[in-house]
Amino acid sequence: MGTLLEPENTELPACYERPDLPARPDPNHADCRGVASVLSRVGDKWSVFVIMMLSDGPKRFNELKRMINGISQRMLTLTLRGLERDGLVTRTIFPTIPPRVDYELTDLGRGLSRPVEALGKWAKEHLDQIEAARTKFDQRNEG
Amino acid sequence: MGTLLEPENTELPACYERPDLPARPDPNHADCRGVASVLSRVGDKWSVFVIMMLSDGPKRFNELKRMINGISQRMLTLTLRGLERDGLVTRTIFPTIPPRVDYELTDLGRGLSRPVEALGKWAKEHLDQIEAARTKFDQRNEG
DNA sequence: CTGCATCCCTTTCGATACTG
DNA sequence: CAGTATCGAAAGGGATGCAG
Repeated sequence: MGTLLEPENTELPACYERPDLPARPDPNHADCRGVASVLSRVGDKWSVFVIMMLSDGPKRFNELKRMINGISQRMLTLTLRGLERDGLVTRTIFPTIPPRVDYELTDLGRGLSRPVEALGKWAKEHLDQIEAARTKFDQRNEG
Repeated sequence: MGTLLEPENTELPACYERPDLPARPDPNHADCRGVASVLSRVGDKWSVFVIMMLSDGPKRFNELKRMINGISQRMLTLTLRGLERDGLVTRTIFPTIPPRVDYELTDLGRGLSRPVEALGKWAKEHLDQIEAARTKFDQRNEG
């Protein structure tokens, strides 16, 4: 049906899901299978922002669009569908005119928002160091 | 020079970095500038895996490659360069024959690894729920 | 207002072959 | 072993127009 909502490969690179592979005996090898599945969603920038935006309560479609400066309608739709599919967000339609649709984190989504916010916090606190490192690196490798 | 190591746009979508925009007065609006910059790195699956792999000590190039099943040589190189650029990883060359290169987390990188591991932990613990939600969603929307 | 479909350009990434 | 260079396929993502 909708090509928009079914990009054939919402999934991971083939290598990620390999139930045929045994969990690596190497203790240094973090078990990618599974972790990867969730990280691929968190790995999506827009998803992370939406989760952060929703962490303090339900929001409407255009409300989210305005809050996440720069996201296109298309990407917001795709992102929300992905989150809904993963059970992280609920979609509630109010059959009013004009229509109104609220998005809200599920319990699962709220749980995820905690480590995500921790990440965001770390990001804010260390942004300066990272930007300094980038500048330095770029200078040395090109001057 | 190297097209491999300098993909013109390692950066964020234009919308992300807008120092010209004031921090949104809307209290619901998380400050994207800055957070985005780090999340775009964490948002990269491979980066996350490399960080996790390195969290228990230095590793060699091919060692990492084997541990992260499925990553191509090219992507591992790009990922490591990106992490090095951000000051999260150090690269140490041993001028032996054959050559040996060790990658190790910096203090900054080790700091980041904590929230990243928290995310990984959450992922493992809730993978079942997410997969269940996906199955359910797919059934309802196509059955 | 919310959202789907299409066009189309850009970026990403894997495969492959080659070097110090 | 640890890269680098190049190429082609695929995915990402914006703009626009239409619909309930």
